[in-house]
Amino acid sequence: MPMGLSNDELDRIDDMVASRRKIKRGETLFRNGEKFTSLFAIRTGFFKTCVASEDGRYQVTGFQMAGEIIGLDGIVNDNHSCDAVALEDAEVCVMPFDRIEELAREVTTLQRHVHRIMSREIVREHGVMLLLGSMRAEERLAAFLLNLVQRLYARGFSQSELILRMSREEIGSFLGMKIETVSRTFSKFAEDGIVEVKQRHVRILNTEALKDIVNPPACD
Amino acid sequence: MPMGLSNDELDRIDDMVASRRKIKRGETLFRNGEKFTSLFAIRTGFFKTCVASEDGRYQVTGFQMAGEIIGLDGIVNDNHSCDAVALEDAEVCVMPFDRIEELAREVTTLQRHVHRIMSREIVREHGVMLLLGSMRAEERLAAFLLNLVQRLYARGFSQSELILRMSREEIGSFLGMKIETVSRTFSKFAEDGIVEVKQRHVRILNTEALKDIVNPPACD
DNA sequence: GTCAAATCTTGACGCTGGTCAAATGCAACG
DNA sequence: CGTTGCATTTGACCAGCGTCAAGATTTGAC
Repeated sequence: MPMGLSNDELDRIDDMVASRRKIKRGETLFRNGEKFTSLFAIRTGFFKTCVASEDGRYQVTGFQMAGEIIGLDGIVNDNHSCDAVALEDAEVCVMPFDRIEELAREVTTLQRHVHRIMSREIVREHGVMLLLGSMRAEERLAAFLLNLVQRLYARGFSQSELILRMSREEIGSFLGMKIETVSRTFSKFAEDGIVEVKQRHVRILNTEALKDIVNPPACD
Repeated sequence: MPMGLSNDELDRIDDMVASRRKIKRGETLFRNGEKFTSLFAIRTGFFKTCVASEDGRYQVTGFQMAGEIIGLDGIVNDNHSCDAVALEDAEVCVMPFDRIEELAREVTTLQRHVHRIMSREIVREHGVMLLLGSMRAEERLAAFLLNLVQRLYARGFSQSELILRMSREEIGSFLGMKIETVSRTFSKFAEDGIVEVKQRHVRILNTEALKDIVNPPACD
């Protein structure tokens, strides 16, 4: 949460959080087409968001963890345009968007905060586009692992060990590759001694090697 | 621009547009790393935005035309994280962001408008992720052409004819394919009688066929 | 515990699209 | 009008990854 707020302002932001909501693993927080009313701040748990097209195409657009905000897609048309599914039991703060807007008109730092959050999401998606548009399978998976572990580290978890909350299928969808390729690439990393993989448990043995896969060291 | 404003409000929004700026073809409006101060509303002309990674990877993240807003990427860190390059001589309105925020605190419809614009960009990028993550070359190019022509149509241009303002290289970067594949795919569409292509001049002969390529008709 | 259903891994094979190379077309300029 | 340089097209070849199929492993129900 943003800093530099008076107590009064903090109280009002507390009020904004109308309620909390628990979501069980596998359940959806919101769905494509549903009326948009609120943003959600993840308190605990892990989500995926995904879009689908009429003809059954399907794309995971992101994985979100504690402290991140979901629901921004709904603002433009007052309807959600993607699904948010809990990948483990989760709890979110429900923040009615009209209350946010109301408060943001009075509390400058909140206004600024909302703009930053939306901009951050735009920039994050630029990064995903770079990944999907220009990387090969190994590079994508390496970038994915580094990104996940870095975000977990920022939350106090290990820098080298993580439990994947998503299936190979979901990783594949996010990274634009088939499940078999995901699995093979994990196996290759394991063979090369870069990671240890036991199902959804991953231990990174050589972070530098992963970085070198994403950003091949200059060879000049 | 948003409707439902009083004259007074309209005047103040006019004031917000501090200035105009002309950009010649090939010049950049802003660059990765530059200080962020303003959003830009395109009055005339055509832009691309692109991100790059340290190791020289490069990805066009979008093409923008009259009426669209660019610069949203800069809000989160007060620095732009992508380049915006004019693909033809262009003119933009420079809208200092602190003025926008100031006004948005007083004019609810403007606040709403800003949120919508950012959300729309997020949703657009979801669509690009779907394209990059789940479509094959023909499908990508078909989707790209349909998207372009639809946006041009909304601006009063032809539904079936367009001039590409970007090179094959730039199309390829945006769609995550190599220039040769872009060229070959255009040639294939032409062979199949779906489009006529003469350099950057494209005439769409069979819109339905393009749509069927993107969304294969159900076969049950 | 056993069994069934998912999920994941691994192998064999083929297609899509990338790579390399050459040819063609187009524009700017002397 | 020819030359130079760049963008685009086309062809030949091949690699990366998708597809299909079989097995292995894990999960959940009973």
